[in-house]
Amino acid sequence: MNVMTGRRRGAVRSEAARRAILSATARLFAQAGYDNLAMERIAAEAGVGKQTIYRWWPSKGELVAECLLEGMLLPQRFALTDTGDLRADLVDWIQRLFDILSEPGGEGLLRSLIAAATENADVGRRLRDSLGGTSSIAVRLASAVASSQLRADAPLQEVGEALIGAVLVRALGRVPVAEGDAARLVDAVLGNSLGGG
Amino acid sequence: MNVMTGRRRGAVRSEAARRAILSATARLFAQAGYDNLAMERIAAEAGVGKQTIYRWWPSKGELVAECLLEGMLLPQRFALTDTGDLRADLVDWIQRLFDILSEPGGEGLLRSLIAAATENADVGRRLRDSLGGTSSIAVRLASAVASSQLRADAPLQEVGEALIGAVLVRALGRVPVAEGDAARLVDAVLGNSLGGG
Amino acid sequence: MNVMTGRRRGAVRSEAARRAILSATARLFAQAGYDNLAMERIAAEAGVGKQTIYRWWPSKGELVAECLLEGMLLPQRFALTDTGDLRADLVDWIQRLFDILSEPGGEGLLRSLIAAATENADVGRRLRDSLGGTSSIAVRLASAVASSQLRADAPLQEVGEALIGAVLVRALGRVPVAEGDAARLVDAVLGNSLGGG
Amino acid sequence: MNVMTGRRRGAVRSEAARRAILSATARLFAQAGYDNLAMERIAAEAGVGKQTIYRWWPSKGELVAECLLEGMLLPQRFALTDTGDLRADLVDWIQRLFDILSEPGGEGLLRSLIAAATENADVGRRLRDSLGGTSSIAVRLASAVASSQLRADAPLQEVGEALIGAVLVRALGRVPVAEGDAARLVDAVLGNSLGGG
DNA sequence: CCGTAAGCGAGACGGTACGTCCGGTCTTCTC
DNA sequence: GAGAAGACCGGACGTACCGTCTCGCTTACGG
Repeated sequence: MNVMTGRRRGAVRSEAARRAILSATARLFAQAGYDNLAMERIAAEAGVGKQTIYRWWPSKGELVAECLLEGMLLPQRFALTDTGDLRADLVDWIQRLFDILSEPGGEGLLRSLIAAATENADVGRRLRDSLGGTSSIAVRLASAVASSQLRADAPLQEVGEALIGAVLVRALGRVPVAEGDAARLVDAVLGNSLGGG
Repeated sequence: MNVMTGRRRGAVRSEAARRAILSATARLFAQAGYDNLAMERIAAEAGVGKQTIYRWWPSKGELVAECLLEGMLLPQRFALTDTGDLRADLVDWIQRLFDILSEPGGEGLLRSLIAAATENADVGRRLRDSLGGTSSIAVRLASAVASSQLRADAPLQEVGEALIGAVLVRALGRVPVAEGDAARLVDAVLGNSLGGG
Repeated sequence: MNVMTGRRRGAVRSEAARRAILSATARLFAQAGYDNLAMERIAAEAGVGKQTIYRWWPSKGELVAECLLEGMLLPQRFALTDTGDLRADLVDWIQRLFDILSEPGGEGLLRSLIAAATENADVGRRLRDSLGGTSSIAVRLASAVASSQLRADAPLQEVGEALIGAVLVRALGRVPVAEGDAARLVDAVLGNSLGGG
Repeated sequence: MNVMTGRRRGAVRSEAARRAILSATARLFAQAGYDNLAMERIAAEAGVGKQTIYRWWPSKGELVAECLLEGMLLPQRFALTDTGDLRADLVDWIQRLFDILSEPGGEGLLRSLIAAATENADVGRRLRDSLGGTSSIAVRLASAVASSQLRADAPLQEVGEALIGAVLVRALGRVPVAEGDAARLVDAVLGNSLGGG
């Protein structure tokens, strides 16, 4: 019956161009970082007219955001596992983030993402979600509540933000990561820090 | 006898120019943000030759770092007080940071500082120190340890990083701040989150 | 029986589209001049796909040439009359050309036509013919020969070219037209300039 | 005493850059013609930043005008000689112009100059003056008046414009030049065309 | 108190990238 | 198969800044 067709005319968006642009963006982002990423170079690298980029993405930020969403900028190893032991799972996850900081170029990668996030709200949100899998961390903490490893009224969102935030602060402050830092951070936040008083 | 003088010759650095440059930088930073801050505009605004800037600061980052250090970019209200009640002091401090996010333009200000930090290590370190009063937080936590509000082996650095980091994550993710968030965050990090088991 | 039909198949060329394109071209030409005339704008203004233009005209020049031929660019008042008095007829004709130069926008119009002529041979030829009514001037001069106002061996073509050329030079040189210039030009070319010796 | 110094500050204009730009312009103009002359290519060819061009010339037209003035676009062989025989001198001069039309690429050269003239008033005036040496033709005609080869009240300006104009019309109309055309044109304009009537 | 070495304002310079406009071609769908 | 729509690659536009380099001062030692 084709009700509500909304009929469009003219050629349809080229998927080939879209993929070429995104992968050129990812490639150049990894090489040069967000601030040195030039639209002109992306277009050249992708074999595409600049207009084809501007037609679909309003800014560099949006372009990077989409790359991030497609998992082209970060290794896909940040999912939180659920072994039943909350502390171990969190330490493992934070450790993987710290590992990136220690890799050559990894610190720059993370800082570049932060730079992108300052310009683009989507990247900002996605940085929060994508590193922790948004869901991923929320789900894991909820599961911990269920198994009463966490109190029912524990501020799940704040715990997640504090953990990720600590990683960002490390990246921005160029603080080298030492053995055991991940564990110390998780302990700090999960909080057996209070004394007996 | 002035041995070892090695005296320079020629005119001495102009303090007037230095102050004009820094205040032009601060003014334009507040107006336009870090990314839209142009050396050329700073020079024009300050009534100064570009060379005079480059003679004393190697880059935009250093210039902003010095502004930050001189307290020209952020309101100077981040010192941690010590009322004897650690939790109250921390909540008060975090609340003041959150207040900035809520002010009009305040979120942009903080994001601009983060952007500067991604480019310049000094800004990165100073952001960490300046928000937390550098030592300020470490001193306060140490005092808490002394009064045994905190365990002796509490990971002081990690607690500080987590708190500041959470604020940054909020700024990047454009998360609006709600009543009670500061308290929830502090509780999360000070960590009475663990359940009874 | 329609022998020799050779009938094409499919839709026939749309006369509506053709007219819309030509009149959009004429309208935009008058507004913006030849150099600022954009195929894309013509198509939009005419409510026509770009391909429809390119299917029938190989270039902007041809398009303008056809407009010129259809009399859509210039007022149709350049025919040479034949009152029996050659000098009077020529002065009248040149005066009408000079009048265009004096009208607001008229100088730009003529210069735009010249610009088109530099790019497109058809326009060049047509400009020569259209201003001089092609044949119009040749016919008039021939008539003058017949009535022995002109010698039999007078170089008719050269006289025509010199008259039209003088108008073009005026347009290109932005020389304001003064009272009596038309007469002086005709006299110069018809040539009672030689002295007594 | 140095009255009226008018003190300028900052580095002085680079003569090297100026010459590089002009000669690149002339080179590319000859190769590609006015319409295909790209500021970007001029800058590249001259080894100069685009801004350095735009700083001193507001448009392509002005740039070409200055080249023309410096004699970099046209062979410098258009001066009118004065052998005492006006007709012979004019025929010789027109013939040299026609020769350009006959050379390979010469027609394009002249048409390119006309195209430049439609965009830029200076070029227009200079085309009128430079081909005839403005002065050059006026001087020659005045000299003819003195030797009473021309009447005292002969319309000198109109004669000059008609001659040059005829050349332009030939260029625009792509009319091939034939033997004897120059003489015929000069005769037409000097005008022993009037019959006995 | 003169010479020389800086500092300073101004601003020209070679470059890179920006975001826009348009050229001419190709693709999709409708009439 | 013509036509409206519009995406595509590419090239040029004119502008904004970058960081470096003269200029013609002015300032402040040091011989």
